[in-house]
Amino acid sequence: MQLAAHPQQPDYSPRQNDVLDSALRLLVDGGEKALTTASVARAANCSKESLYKWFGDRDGLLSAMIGFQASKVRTFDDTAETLTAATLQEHLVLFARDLLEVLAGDVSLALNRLAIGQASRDGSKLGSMLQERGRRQIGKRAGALLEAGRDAGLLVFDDRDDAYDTLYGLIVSDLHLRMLLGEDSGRMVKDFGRRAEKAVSAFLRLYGSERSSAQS
Amino acid sequence: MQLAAHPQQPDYSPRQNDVLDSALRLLVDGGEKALTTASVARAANCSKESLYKWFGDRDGLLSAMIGFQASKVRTFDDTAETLTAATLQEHLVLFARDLLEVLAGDVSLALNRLAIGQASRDGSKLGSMLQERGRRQIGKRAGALLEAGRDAGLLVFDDRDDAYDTLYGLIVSDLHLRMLLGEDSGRMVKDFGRRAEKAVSAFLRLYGSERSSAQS
DNA sequence: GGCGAACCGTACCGTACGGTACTGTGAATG
DNA sequence: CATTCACAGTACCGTACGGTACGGTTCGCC
Repeated sequence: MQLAAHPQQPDYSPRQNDVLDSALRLLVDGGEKALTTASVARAANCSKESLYKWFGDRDGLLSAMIGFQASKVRTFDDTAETLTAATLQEHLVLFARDLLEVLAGDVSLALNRLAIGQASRDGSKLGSMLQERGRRQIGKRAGALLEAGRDAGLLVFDDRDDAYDTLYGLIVSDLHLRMLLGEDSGRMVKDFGRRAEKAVSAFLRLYGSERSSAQS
Repeated sequence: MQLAAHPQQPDYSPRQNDVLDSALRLLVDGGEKALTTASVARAANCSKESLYKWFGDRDGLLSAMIGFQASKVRTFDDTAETLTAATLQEHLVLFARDLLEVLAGDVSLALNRLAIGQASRDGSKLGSMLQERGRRQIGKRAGALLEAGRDAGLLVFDDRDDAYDTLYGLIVSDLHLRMLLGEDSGRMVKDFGRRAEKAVSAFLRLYGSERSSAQS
């Protein structure tokens, strides 16, 4: 809550960023239980006292980790050219694959597990942070793409959020949850390409105009 | 894994079921942190020694809680009558609403949070249990419904699991994850009806035969 | 009545963690 | 050289938890 007023990341020093990196690593391959203040201090070669001076307390460290990671994931915008049916589909498939790969990432999974684990006790502060900086950010890219498609007469929808919700569901389904529950994600990564194509194909059948659905 | 050979729940005594009930309650409104052996013993009016005698250790208690809860959710089969386009849609919408309400349930959310929190350390034993007894069980109902729809010439699909995956994604999208992250679920429960109808409508547009899509 | 099994309540133990305080050290500043 | 600052390293404290041991009570059974 002490960082709520900050619109963007609180801009930690390079040293502190190193510490957050170590902490994320620790979290990724040890789970939350392994993320003790002592182990973070040891892994980052800093003192516990410094941790508390920089981040306040353990929860502050967790918040900082989420903010730090979110600041590293840049949502690049790629809607430059004018869209045709083919390029729209191409961009959608690209988006779908990117989305799946982000969700399947080690750090993303670990942070989502962390936030979900804390959701019952801290009033979902971490959860809303993750939601705000994670999905909503990547959703902007999809939203822009969808609206560009509509402006080009290739997509038909009233509510952009509804359309995005459908697209998201078609792409991800319960895959994210299954990975969060521990199902081996390595095995399914190779199918992301096919999965993305099928999802986009279904999405276009639902929201594509007649003009864009002129394919098998 | 020691329960993998057991087709159904290990059949605890009534007393032990009461204890598991208390433990679930405790977990629901306190999160995992509140689920200490001492607090379970206090809430259930039993001794810690009995807990350890009955369930082995804390992890055994957690496994027992999942198995117990799964044994209470009965997946009733409702494919009696012969399907028409209208009744198929009706059954699908019913399934969708049931699914959403199960996922939004207090106990379901708490157990999913618990299993996700443990996924990093215990080799996802709880996660696979939840997956096996939860989604796969409810998936049987949907699978039967889908195949009945195909047999009646109302649905067209090659792979049943693919079709179910699509249906699931259309219904749930990322709603489940958002609820797990702490987003207030009470606010969105009232929209389950509309959400179910829209998802089924989209699903029928994707997988329905010409005969079944003769509606606005 | 005597006996044993099951069990509650509680005290207890070892350990591990969050958080604090203290000492030492190296670098910058004057 | 003296002072100050930032920090590492470590020792320390209080607490809380998982797991165990034990005395006391109830209940069924011979």
